[in-house]
Amino acid sequence: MPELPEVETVRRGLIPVLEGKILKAIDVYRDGLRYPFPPLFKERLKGQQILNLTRRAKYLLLHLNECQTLVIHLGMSGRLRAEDASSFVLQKHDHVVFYSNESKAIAYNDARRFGLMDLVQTTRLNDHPLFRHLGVEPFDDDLTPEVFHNLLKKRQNSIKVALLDQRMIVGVGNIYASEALWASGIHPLRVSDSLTLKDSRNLLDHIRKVLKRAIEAGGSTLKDHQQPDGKLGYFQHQFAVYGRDLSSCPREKCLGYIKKETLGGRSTFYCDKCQN
DNA sequence: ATATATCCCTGCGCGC
DNA sequence: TGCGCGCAGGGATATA
Repeated sequence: MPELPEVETVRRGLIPVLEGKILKAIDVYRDGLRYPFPPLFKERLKGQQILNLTRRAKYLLLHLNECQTLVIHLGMSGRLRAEDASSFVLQKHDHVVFYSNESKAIAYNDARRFGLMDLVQTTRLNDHPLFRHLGVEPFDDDLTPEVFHNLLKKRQNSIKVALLDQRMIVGVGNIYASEALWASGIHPLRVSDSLTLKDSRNLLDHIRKVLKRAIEAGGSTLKDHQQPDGKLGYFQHQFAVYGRDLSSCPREKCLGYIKKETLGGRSTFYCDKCQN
């Protein structure tokens, strides 16, 4: 499910439900997800106040008092669902349920269990093995076209694969990589270090635009993504290329059609007429 | 160090 | 209706 826009949508949906609230109880239904939950997971969470919710890359961060941060990743199929505790019903693949002091139940549901949760010292977050190698946030002001260009100059792989590499720029996943490349008119097989400064500026611009539009649409719901209140995302209706192979290229006056190819093990969609 | 392959897991849609 | 196959918003790990 979740690339940056989906995680951001979930974060925003959870703010009114969780910010400032106390975790009154936590139910845990298995030992872990991708990794085991940390020792004394429930005990350490219980009674903690959630000060605020932030996001880093595709990780959702719940900052608690006592300088602890609950790290949540949704993997491919993770969802967070907020309901009134009084009417809450446990569903298949609900692995963890948080109960707030304002009678809300927030269920973490993840069929494939590629997600993860960890509890770490906030000050040591950047040293965490999962965070240590993360690249720059796409909306970071420090990420200028020049900086982006320099990052790309160091890479000999295809630009599509480079965009998915979270060590360079974070948050872009398989959908938005294809979409941003199409919007930029850049072929996914272009070698990263062949992009000019102008290409880099263009691509960065479109990455930001696509991510913004997707956030505004509540993310993309293919199967799993839902906002915490159960609403679906709608950006999938605005896809130019993702999942649209064999249909005609939506670019004005382009007579090409969308192709699908596997790059770095992931499906990639593009128009070879208008992407060069 | 860097590029590809494999694995984790469940569910769904497709062809037969 | 059922079965097997391939594929799915991610990413760590092993292999060359």
